Amino acid sequence: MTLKVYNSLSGEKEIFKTLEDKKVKIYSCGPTVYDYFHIGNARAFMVPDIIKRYLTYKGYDVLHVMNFTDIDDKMINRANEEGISVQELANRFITAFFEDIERLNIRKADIYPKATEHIDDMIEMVNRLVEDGFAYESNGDVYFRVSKFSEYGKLSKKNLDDLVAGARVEVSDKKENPLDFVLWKASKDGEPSWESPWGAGRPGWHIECSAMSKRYLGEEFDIHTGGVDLTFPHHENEIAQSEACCDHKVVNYWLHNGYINIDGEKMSKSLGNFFTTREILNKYPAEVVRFFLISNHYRSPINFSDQELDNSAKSLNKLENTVNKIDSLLALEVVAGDLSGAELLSVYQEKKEKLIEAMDDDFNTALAIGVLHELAKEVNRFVNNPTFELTAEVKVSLEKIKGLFDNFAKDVLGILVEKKEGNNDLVDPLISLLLDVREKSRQNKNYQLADEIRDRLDELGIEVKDTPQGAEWSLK
RNA sequence: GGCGGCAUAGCCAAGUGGUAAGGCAGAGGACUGCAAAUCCUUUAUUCCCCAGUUCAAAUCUGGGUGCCGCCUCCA
Repeated sequence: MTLKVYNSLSGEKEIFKTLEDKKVKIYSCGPTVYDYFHIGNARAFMVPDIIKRYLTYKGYDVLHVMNFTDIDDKMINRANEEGISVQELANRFITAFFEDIERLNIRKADIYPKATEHIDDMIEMVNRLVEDGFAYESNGDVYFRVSKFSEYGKLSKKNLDDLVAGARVEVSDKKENPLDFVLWKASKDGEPSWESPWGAGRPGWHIECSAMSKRYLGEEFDIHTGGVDLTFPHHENEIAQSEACCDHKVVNYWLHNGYINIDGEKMSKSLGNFFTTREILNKYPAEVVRFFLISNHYRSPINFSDQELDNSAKSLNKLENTVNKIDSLLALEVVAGDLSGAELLSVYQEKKEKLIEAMDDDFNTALAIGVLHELAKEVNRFVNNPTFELTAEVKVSLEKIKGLFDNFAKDVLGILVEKKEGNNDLVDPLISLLLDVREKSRQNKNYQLADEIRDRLDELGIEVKDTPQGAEWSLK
């Protein structure tokens, strides 16, 4: 059982090998904090979350860094529109960011460095590049000299001639070559700026990730994640800067997630056809949104629509029903009998192996969800059989299967959440009392009262199901 | 124009050489006081088209068609 990951750099699935034994260092491109993030961003945040959760399951120690871009043109423009400082703007949307990812059950990164707090690191890096001839100053700007870095284009599989032929690059008198990109830009009046060897200015976009990943993860680390659109130019430039600086490979595995499309078209802020994650979370339960985001392989594009979300809700609900059923059974006393737990035990073994195999194959969450459904189906078939009885042996097997749901549905995929947390010592006995009364009415064929109890509990958000083992209830 | 990716049932979707997972929707049946939940049967002789390699191809090769993305801020 070996983990394989698709590396954008090689274009192939590779066996995953860490630099340090059982330790993984991950850097992810985070948001520019000038607005609420959209559902496409949510996917980009979900990918490292899944990777971290699974690597943790496999026994790795994970160190995860995600940056906040809190200074760039968009930040400055938006702050001016709102009449607040860039920093106030950043603080507002960093707070919102944490609120939204928490609802999505995305676990926090270990470190969230801000660009504005690492200007010195960036200046130092740019300085080094200038000294080594990889960069040049021009009227207060500093540009990266692309022609000097012979491997430029290795990530996005482009060569310099093709790029020039495309030539939608901004032409500037300040640049030696249209493909050169800015590392440091001289500030205009009224813009936030920092002192540097080249005068007052602010960093270019790409340099922050090179500087901050180096600061927190070192000159070499395992995984770098981001959306496919960052492949070029952002990550290509990042490679150029970082590798020119330290003269060796910096990132071992580049992982890129696919887009979220709207009606088959890319969703983006510039096209205007986007939804903020916040809007969507106000319309759908967060676990449904999460389920939707991981119901395809992370590299495939996914199409966003109400129909897809409804589909996800139903698919997830099916798994929840089975887990609730198992919980109800585990709360009961065992009965004497000779029903063997062996069949369930072999189902447990088989599905566990399939789940690991799925996640080992480049984090195939879509396949893993399919396996969870297979598992649910086997359990349902078994416990709904007329000859079913909860023997001690059966209960032990069910506990193991519950553990599998806990490991994969709850911990690794994060799609099942505890819903009964609000209960206290009073609620359970009270509901049991009501259900006992209802059961007596049913035995007396007083179905009107029985149904009224069920309906009124339903209004309170408590769903009641009658089963051969008695009534079961769960919070909706 | 250059580069990259994708094409699997009504819909979503997994599957990279061994005879098509899973979910949703549909049809029929079982269980139930009624519900809910669940189960069973059924829905792709076939994976965009053509040719080739192979005992064997959805999977590999060549050609074609269609769609998408990147080359510009973007997850």
